[in-house]
Amino acid sequence: MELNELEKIRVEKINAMRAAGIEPYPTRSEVNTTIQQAIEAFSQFENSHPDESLSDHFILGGRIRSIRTMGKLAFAHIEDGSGRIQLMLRLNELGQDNLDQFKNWFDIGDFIQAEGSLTRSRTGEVTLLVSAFKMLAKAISPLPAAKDEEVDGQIIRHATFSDPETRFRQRYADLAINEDVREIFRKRTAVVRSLQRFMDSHGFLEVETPILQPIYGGAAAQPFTTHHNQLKQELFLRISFELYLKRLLVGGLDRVYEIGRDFRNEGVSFKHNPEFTQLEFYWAYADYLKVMELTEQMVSTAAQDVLHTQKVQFKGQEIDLTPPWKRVELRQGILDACGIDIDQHPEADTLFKAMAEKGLTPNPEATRGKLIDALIGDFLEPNFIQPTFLYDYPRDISPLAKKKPENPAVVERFEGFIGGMELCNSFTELNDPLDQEKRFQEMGRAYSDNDDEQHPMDEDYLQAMSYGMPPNGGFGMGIDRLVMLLTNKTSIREVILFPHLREREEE
RNA sequence: GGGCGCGUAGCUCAAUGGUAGAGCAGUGGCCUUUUAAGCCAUUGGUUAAGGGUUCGAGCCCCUUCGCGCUCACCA
Repeated sequence: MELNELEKIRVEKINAMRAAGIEPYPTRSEVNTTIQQAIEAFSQFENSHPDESLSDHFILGGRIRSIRTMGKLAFAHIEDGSGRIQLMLRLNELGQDNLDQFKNWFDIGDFIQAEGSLTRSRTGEVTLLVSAFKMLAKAISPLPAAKDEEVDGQIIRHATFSDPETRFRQRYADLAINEDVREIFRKRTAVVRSLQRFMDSHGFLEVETPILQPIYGGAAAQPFTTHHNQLKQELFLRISFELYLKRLLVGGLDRVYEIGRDFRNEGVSFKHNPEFTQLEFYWAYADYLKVMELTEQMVSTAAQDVLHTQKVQFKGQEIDLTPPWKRVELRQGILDACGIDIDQHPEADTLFKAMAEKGLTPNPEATRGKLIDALIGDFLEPNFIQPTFLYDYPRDISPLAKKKPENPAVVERFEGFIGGMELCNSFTELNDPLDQEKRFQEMGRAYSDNDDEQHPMDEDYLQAMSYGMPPNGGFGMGIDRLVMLLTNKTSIREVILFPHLREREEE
């Protein structure tokens, strides 16, 4: 560990403490109260005993966030997971030696415990008048300087720790300093809990399926590959949960869901991280229309639970999540947005020409479905700010979805968009094993010139379906993007504790 | 992967091609009710790394690394 000058000074303080017989990293602490509990206890006490101090045997612990010393008096704030409280250290209570020790050896960032009586300082702040204190863990690296001022409940930040690279590489420091960052992740957990409660209360069973898979599937994405040494077996990190969850429907678990990590070996962007969290559920005897209704309920309930409102601020716009959400039929939506009627172009080549005439430059190799997908991305997705279901997708980009009875070129599928982002994807699941086999074969042909995106045939999945799979509606949603929406963050890295960053070159 | 931008003290940022600076943090001093504490003094730099042009480079050029934005990719 290379020490800079500030850190060397801290190490000298550690040595001085040990020389004085004080252990800067004691094995045990005597902390018995959280800061929040202490403040609440004092508030109650005050009601019946105005202008008195409360000298219960409170021992508080926390990290020093600020120090203000004067000649014979020092103030500090300590912070634990529950809140922040001011300490007052006076010569009268502590004596010269103890006060000097605090001034000489204690720094911002150190963890300490302190006991004493609770009172109000002259400015009216609840304060622990310290009678004894102890170092719990000396910090060597100084926390980046950040100062918050609270004015009428508004936090004004005077110095900051804001460089995104350093914040993400040293997320621990980011969290330690920036309370609003901690709040993002408290909300993230609250969102997940809300989704779990919602699914549980609708009779869904939360399950866990393999992350290491011999055959990947359920999405069109490049997988990460790995290897089992003893079994000499190539394995893939899952790109979706879909095929395993639907096997469970075959097994008689009618309503299942999983919240977990997917891994996709693709580009990184403000809305893509190589590993991301997904909620998928499969619902026997339902179809995509029922899933739409459940989706509206689920997302608006999450907003209500976490933010206590269904109107959220995102990128300077108010988004109203209250059901029902707008529904746009894919063909009509594209027709309205750019005048191209995809039904007039059953093959890729004429659709390509129609797009070229509109001045677009689509990929000439793209299938019809991929061209339509490009139209969605260009004309529809960015404009779906308010929650919108786009439904009825072309068959060839949806190999696991069921055809519409009245139009076999179209499948019963929808995607949900909010804030100009795709949030979720759902379909009435294909449960015809012979049709499913055909679709796998078609996908194999469509991508045969591109090994990376080839969709492998999953024989065992077909075997499962051959035993009979109930009709069902399936659903997948990016939790990271939902958290972005509910915390008004425009980068996925802000809502992932340890987002993927390139490895730094060591010299 | 392409384009544009950025990288300077622990943090946030300055610095026409001409002695690398400020605020905060730190250190020393004064101060017994402060809270962005204040006042005085002071330490701290391989200017991301490497190379080049130049009498002289943080600044101009090249290469590399990282980050951001954007495009491409992403059922």
